[in-house]
Amino acid sequence: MKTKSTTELNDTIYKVEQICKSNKLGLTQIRRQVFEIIVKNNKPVKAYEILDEISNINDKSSHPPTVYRAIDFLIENGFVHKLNSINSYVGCFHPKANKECYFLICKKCNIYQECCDDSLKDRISKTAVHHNFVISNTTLEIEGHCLDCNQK
Amino acid sequence: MKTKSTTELNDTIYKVEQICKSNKLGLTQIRRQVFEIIVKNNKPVKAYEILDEISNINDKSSHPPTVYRAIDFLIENGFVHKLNSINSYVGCFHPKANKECYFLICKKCNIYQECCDDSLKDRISKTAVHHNFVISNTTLEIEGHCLDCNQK
DNA sequence: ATAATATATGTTATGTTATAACATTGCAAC
DNA sequence: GTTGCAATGTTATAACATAACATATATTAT
Ligand SMILES: [Zn+2]
Ligand SMILES: [Zn+2]
Ligand SMILES: [Zn+2]
Ligand SMILES: [Zn+2]
Repeated sequence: MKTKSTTELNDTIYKVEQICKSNKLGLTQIRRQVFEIIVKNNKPVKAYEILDEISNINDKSSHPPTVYRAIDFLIENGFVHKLNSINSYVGCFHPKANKECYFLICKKCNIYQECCDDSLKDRISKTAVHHNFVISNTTLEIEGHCLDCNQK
Repeated sequence: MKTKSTTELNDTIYKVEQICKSNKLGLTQIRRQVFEIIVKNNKPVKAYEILDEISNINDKSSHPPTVYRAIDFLIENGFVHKLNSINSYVGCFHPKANKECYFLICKKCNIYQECCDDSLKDRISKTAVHHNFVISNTTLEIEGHCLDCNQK
């Protein structure tokens, strides 16, 4: 799993800014700060880690609701995902691409990757249909070891 | 999604007893109690709900570690699964069948169902291989509405 | 049987993750 | 300028989970 370049990270932030502008979504200072922290970390980040970073940046201690509200906004708009298996948050690298996002998470180096194959989505859809089930959201988190970590 | 019959629930408990016997796994009183609570609820159960029930059954208040240890034992041996998306625990209805278990969870009636299609497993494997990723465990939790709830 | 060992449980305290509830601020519309 | 609304600040607490150490119970070796 290759880690993302600074350019890719900045592009993602830029893309989200544009989406917010054209959709009149209030990307306020805190929301933007939280998003940048998540994206630039480039690994799954914990809410209280974000809280610490926010407190540092703004040179005064913030409180949990501040961070969780920003996260909620970012998730609602598809800019950030929560990884339920590790209670952490990651940036989406194709926001508004209208995909469900699935994840590979390396337990060793903590790098993650979105893996939103259509074939996977289709297979999940078929399973749901087969069970007469209407999907509202899907959590697919594949934990294991990436190539690099597996070779060591 | 049909809810399971008493017979099915009892069969599951019996099966686990047999597995424990033949594998010399200590299905102690508390572990058995916790397993029965999870299975007989027949819905995703929260750790602190289990704690309450255990306290009632044994007529004295128990503590979180008691329940979490029992849950750990049951998960390690494949008798119980954790649903990460809702911090809840469910019984496995094909213990030791050597499958990864995937789940459909109805947000309305809270019924769940295992849906461990091989085709789904294959599709996930292929995705992992494609990314040079070695899977250690997979979380697949599909939330939405079951047939009954969708028709209402 | 007794001691040594390992396994399981009890108990207290605390760590981690997340939300409720209500007050305050900033800004736009009327 | 006051009404309305969205966002943030603040305090407190709820919900979920584990660390650390003491005690009890079961196995096993002598
Ligand atoms: Zn995404
Ligand atoms: Zn790795
Ligand atoms: Zn199962
Ligand atoms: Zn339902």
